[in-house]
Amino acid sequence: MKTPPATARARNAEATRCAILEAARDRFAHDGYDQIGIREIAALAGVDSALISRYFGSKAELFERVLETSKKSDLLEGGADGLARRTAEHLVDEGGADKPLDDLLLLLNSAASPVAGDMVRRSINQRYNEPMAAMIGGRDPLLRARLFGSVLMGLIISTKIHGDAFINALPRDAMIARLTRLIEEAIAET
Amino acid sequence: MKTPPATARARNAEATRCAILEAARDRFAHDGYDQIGIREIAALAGVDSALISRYFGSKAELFERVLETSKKSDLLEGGADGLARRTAEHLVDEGGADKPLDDLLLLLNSAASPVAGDMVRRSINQRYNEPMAAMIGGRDPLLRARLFGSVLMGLIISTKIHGDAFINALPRDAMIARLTRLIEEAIAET
DNA sequence: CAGTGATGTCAACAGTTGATGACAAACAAT
DNA sequence: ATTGTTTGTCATCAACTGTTGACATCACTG
Repeated sequence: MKTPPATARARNAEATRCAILEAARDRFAHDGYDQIGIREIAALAGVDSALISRYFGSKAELFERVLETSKKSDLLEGGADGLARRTAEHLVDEGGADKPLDDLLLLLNSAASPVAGDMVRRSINQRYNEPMAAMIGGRDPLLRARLFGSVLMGLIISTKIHGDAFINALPRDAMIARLTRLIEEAIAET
Repeated sequence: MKTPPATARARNAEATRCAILEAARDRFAHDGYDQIGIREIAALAGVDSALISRYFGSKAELFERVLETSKKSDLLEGGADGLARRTAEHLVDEGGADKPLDDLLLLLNSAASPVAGDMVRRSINQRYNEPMAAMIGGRDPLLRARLFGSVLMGLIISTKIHGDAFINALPRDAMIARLTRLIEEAIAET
């Protein structure tokens, strides 16, 4: 047999591959595709930068792998019923800190890049809008899913711009109520 | 007298300064601060790239000048009454093309930049949110202005992502009506 | 016309980026 | 132990970035 039962590979290529992938996900999400270099990703992963090209081919392919292996968004779980309220709570609670919805920041921060932009747009459609449309159903589901995404992206950007001054402008409950109404209007069927 | 009445300067420094400024505004707005080089700006302006550093000091200072000299947004004119509808019409009509609200794209496309980001955030507050808050008045005007800005930014990003598939998903009037309601909810006082 | 300052041109700099190939070290198989 | 393959390290490349200084050229003053 080539690999008896479960012996780790030579010097564990799979582990370094994974370390690179995790480091890349973190840096890409926080700083954006163009703003981060493969040397910084390699440093965070504790490996040599040449291994990135070796294991993933190129920086762009690494980014594509990060997109492919990103976990499904929490917002897509739990059905369409409390969606607006759940989203508002998520924004107020996790948005106050500096990591509001990491999986969405990964897309937003790299959307302006000329090389990563197309991948980001495809991912937004395939991994967010289309599943969201299937979840909410009703009339014009794709448009309403995209309106939902629009409002969500706008709110995330605002929390990034204004920080606590935005999310704490009202008491928690009042803020959640307000955002809930806004998001409900985005996905309303009428 | 140094300059008698209206004789053009030697080889017209003011004209080239202006040409650089206009070319920079165009490129920065369409591609973002980090994605464009001073050589491309200079080429579009028809001047040598060294003149940019000479006349504006640095690329960052040039960007700051572009922000300072950008004209006031159309949305800030006309009072708070039809604001939501005017914004919706603007989005549907000018957003279908590939230049949706150039002055806002100038900010959005450079927001992720580590060097231009701070300038962008300051400009968004001083040139959009604060005047908008003064215009709409009522309770929590700054928060409502920021919510308005959030929705607007999100919608602009969506038009950039989905193009006509987004803005033409409904007939013009139905789309305008829908967006109007969404924007009204963002600036609603209740 | 000579001279002086403003204006434009060119080449080069130092730094960074993504990517590559040559080499070294560790493991597996015979 | 000797091969052969995998894994990691290092130096370096070519391209690009923003910036600078030396030089050329023009326009106007005296």
